[in-house]
Amino acid sequence: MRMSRYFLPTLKENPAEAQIASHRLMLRAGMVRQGAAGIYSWLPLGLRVLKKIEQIVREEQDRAGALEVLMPTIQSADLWSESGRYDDYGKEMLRITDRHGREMLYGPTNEELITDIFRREVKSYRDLPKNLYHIQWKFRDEIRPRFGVMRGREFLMKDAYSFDLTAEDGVKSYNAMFVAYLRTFARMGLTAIPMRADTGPIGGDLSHEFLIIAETGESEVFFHNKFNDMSDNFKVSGDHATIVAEWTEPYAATEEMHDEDSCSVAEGELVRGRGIEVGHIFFFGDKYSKPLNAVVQGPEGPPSAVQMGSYGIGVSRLVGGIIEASHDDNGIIWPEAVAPFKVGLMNLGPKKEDCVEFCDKLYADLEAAGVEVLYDDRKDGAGAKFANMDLIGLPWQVAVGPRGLKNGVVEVKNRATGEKRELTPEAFLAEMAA
RNA sequence: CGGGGAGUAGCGCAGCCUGGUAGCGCACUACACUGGGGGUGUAGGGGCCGCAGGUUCGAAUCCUGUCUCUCCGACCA
Repeated sequence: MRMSRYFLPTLKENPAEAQIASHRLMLRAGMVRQGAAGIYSWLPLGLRVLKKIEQIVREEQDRAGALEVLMPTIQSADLWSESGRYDDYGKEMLRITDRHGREMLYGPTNEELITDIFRREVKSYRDLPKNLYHIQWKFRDEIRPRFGVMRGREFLMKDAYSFDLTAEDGVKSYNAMFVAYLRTFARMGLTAIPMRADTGPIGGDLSHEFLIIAETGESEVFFHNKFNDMSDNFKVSGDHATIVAEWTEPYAATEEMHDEDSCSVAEGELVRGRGIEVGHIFFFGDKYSKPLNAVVQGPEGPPSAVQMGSYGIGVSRLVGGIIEASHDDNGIIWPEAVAPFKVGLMNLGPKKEDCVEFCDKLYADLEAAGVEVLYDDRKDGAGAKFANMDLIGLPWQVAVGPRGLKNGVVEVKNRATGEKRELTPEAFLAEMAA
């Protein structure tokens, strides 16, 4: 993509309303713009990141055997009355009345709707297990939205729902999702630690939150330093139960769940940090299937309510979360897997014909090799280009100027490490295409 | 929802107390110079001073109401 044709409204100064790094950087890097409190428009650069994260989530859900569906954002209040949550959910739920006076709502979650879909169609244990998910916008009318997309009112969430005949099978489905989550966050270059969690309003008795570690995290967390190692050398093998056991064995707790007295981790091994919740999984048995009468015929005859779990990932929150975990004073540092572009190509001699030609060719070659590249072909000064490129945080920067051109080399910088090397364009191309 | 702060150009802000031609920096446009870390100069464009009402000869400024944004707390993917 040529920057001269792109829509990338970057800001030199910090917008007054943005307090934390990710919010500030997302506004400055031209990723999002606020519409109303906690509601954002996604501009091209931000949308690319959102889509990448969404796709990783999708691939890992598919790999785990979940099936993608798409449920609407607007739901009828009837179902929620049936489950009893229409009154319980309170003011967080955005309620809407249609022209006929029917009560509707903008879905904050989808347990009721998915259970309804399931119960209409599935009557036999032979059709189990099933796990259905979708990636859809949700709305929760937070009392106080803040931190940009990290706690917006409208947010993109992946939510999956598992259906099993027995609690034992239900736990298997839970474990499969647990492992899928580990893989998902690892692919995004995050250290995500599963922590035993309170089940809150969703209910149930088995639940884990996944938190990514970042200095600016919202809640204080305590965990065994083994996790750093497990995350750095991420590998999962064996059956799901074994993996889950492995990842739940070391101590890890959020502020609310942490108890100094019962915490047996040695002082030197306990890490005290801050975390951002990016995923939450629950196994809640028949909490919704019973009131909503989602039953299947069992092998022995009598029908029984299905055993369910639900599994959320905050997709839009992850965009902010990743930035919180990965940035410096100059801007964002994207992990390659979610970077909007892999390479940022800068023409430092935009008025020199040979330099333009050289850059145009390198750009075309990169594109032809399937490398995602953002090409700064504008007539700005070099300083502005460097600063802008650091701000938007593409993993690889390649500067082409008259200086290097004389020797037939380009200067390549790794955004994360700051390491700079001079390479021939051929060598650079080969490295990027690999 | 309780307690603070703020709405003036795309962004960051001054002006308000003490009413009288709406300003500054960045960004934007044109031209020239510059050209490896947000460069320099000259000349420009851009405002229902959040909205409504009131006081006044006259309101960005004073008064009343209202909407919005934001920070701290309780709640949440």
